[in-house]
Amino acid sequence: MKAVSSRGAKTKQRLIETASDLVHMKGVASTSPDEIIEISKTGKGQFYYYFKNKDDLVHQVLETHLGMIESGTAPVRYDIASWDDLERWFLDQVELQKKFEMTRSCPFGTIGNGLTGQDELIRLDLCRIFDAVRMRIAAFFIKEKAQGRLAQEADEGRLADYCIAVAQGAMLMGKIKRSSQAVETAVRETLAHLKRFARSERTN
Amino acid sequence: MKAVSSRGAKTKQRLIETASDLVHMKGVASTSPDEIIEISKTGKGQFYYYFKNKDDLVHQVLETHLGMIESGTAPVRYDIASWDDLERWFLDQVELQKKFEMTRSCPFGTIGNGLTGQDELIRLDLCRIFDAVRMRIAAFFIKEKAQGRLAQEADEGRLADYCIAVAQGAMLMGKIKRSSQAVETAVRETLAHLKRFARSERTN
Amino acid sequence: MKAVSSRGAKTKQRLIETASDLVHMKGVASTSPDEIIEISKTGKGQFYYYFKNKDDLVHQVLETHLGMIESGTAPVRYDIASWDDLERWFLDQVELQKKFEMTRSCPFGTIGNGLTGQDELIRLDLCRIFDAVRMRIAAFFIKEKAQGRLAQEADEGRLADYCIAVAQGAMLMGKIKRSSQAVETAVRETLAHLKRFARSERTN
Amino acid sequence: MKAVSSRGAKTKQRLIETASDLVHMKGVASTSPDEIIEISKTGKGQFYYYFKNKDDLVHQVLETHLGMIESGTAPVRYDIASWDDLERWFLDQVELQKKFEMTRSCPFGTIGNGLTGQDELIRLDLCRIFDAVRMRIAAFFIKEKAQGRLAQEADEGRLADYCIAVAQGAMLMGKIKRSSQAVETAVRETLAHLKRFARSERTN
DNA sequence: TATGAATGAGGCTTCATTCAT
DNA sequence: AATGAATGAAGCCTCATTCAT
Repeated sequence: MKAVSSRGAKTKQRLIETASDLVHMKGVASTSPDEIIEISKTGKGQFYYYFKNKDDLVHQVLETHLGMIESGTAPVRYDIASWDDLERWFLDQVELQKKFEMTRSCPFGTIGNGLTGQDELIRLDLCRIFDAVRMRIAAFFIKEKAQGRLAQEADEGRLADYCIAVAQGAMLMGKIKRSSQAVETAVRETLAHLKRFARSERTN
Repeated sequence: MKAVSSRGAKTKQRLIETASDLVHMKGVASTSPDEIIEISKTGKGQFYYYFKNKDDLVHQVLETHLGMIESGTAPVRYDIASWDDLERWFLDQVELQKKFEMTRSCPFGTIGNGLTGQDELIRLDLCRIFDAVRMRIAAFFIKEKAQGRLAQEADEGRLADYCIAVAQGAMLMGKIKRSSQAVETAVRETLAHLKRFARSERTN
Repeated sequence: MKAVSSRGAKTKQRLIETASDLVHMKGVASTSPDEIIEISKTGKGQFYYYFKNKDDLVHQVLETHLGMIESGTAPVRYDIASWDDLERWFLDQVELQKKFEMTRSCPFGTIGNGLTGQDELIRLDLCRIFDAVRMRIAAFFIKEKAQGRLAQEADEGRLADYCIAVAQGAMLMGKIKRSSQAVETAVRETLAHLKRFARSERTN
Repeated sequence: MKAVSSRGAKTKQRLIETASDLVHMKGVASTSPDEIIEISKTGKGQFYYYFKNKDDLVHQVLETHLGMIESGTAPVRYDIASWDDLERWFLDQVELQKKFEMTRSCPFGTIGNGLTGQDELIRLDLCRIFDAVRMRIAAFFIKEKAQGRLAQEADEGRLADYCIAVAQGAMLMGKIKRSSQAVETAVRETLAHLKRFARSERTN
């Protein structure tokens, strides 16, 4: 029984992984169930056995991503406890992009950009993911401020939003230019800006 | 003579405008020639009379955009001569987004995000557009520095890249969240960062 | 299991048979997938489920023909063991033409004539078919010569080529003239020519 | 006035020549007015100014060919006064094929093979052309017989039909095999057959 | 759970033709 | 005699989904 369900789980996982990759590469609209099925070497019926439809698959892909973010198993490390960690969060994303030779942007940004207004549920999935990320970044700033290492006037939530926006924009530009140069530049400027709020530990 | 060419030009313009709008709304992949044809109330054959194929249409849409940027007739004002103009450049984009009730991102970012690697020409069109924008922003910084109103250590090109990345990322997040809040936040932080490089005019 | 595959096989067979007939009637270029689909009363998607594209269909039609030639189930009998059989081979083709009221030529010649240089694979399929036919005719001459019933100076392969050329040309002219007269004439002349090489059986 | 009409005639001639070439290369069905127009660098309207429709164009192409046959300006020489001329008639056709690297068959056979039953007029044009050829060949045999140089039992018309069929079939096979070998073989056999009817001049 | 056959709408493009100038 | 814009049907193919086993 367990064996049976795990065999099934494997098929489903295979579909999700393949879909995740294709969607990252080409966006939702340009990825067809047929292609996912073919590449993952799955029977056609399996797709609609595990997923209500294409949108449901994307939903589950995003759920999986969210799970990975929360469990710390994502390719980008979202646990930010220091300025170095924050820098690493930026750089992990650039690294990932480089691994794909700058042909892809962020999977979430890519999916988000393809939203057409007919896919409210997907949009909400993305919001949840970006909220999770935002929370992790903001939490770091909150902690820093609590410890007097961040200027009082810094708004932790705003700074987190700012970080995410820069990361998304930088990766998008990286894909368009097929170059990591502007990406790294933007990250550097952003870190410089953020560090202005940093205070050397309690000088009071 | 003029009348003849303007009759045709009108049809072509109608196609380009319709396509531009649909592509901005849904991305290239989700926009079909058939839809463009139907909405623009054009005979089917006209599409392929004016455009070699769908990609060529997108190419011509982008050429049109570039022309508008260069002639100053685009909905976003790209002529930046002051810090206020720079702020206005950011805000024009946010305003445009708001006009579409935060359901769209930047048209160029949207097209760029949908790139699949089979559309190198489109990518290059986008590069040209972003270069044009970058040049206009960088030119402002260069001028400021020349007049001693910008810190010597500021790298004008890098700052321009940074501006563009933030604008793109902010608009993308705006579309995903369907809210202009984080967008405006990111813009504010960015302007704050940039202004740190500003110097009060030399008093000699 | 068998049932499953035979259900699919039936659809595919229906498509191939319909296609084979239409292509024989009008040539490849004038036969559209849509027409094949409609006449065979098949769902649109099935065509491309069974065939990669139109060319692949033609390829499979030809494979089917080759199979029928090799298994002796073709409407023309290709097993030639006597002069009567050779005559019958010619006449079978004329008969087939007459059944279609002289509106069609040979299916292979028809497909061959429509070749445009973009369809090398189809051309090779045709070569294989004509080689198979050639071999069967040549084999007869070889056997005859081995038994001393054919002049030593007769070149069996050349004679086979000559037979095929005449058959093709005769059928083509039959279609153009919509008359079997010239066809039969050409066949008669050809047989007369060939029989000049025949020798009464060795009497030792 | 004369100048005007000859300018027009030039355009029409250009269309006919281009069409003739394309149709020879790819058959009627695969040749579109658009392509003819583009290659001949003619305005679209001109096509339907000079020709009622595509079929009419083909008709006029064939008329032109017939004219050339009758005036002796065709690339194949149809004036046959000797056995050598007859051989040359065969070989001219093979030469023409070779000039196209064995990628084309006879233009008339190609058009004839593409007949679909909706083009009776074209078929009749072809019949007239083949009749003209047949007459020229038959006339030679008649003359030979009249001069006692051809066996009395030879049927001149039948032999002409036989020649045409062989030529057509040989060229078709040449195109399919992309080789002139079988073509030349068939021609040789045919000439050998025909010469059997030849008599050394009046020996009685 | 798994397979692959079936469906029909739609996507991109070319075709043959006509029209306005 | 000439141009090029306009039209709509059709051609080839993919899509997302459902069904039967």
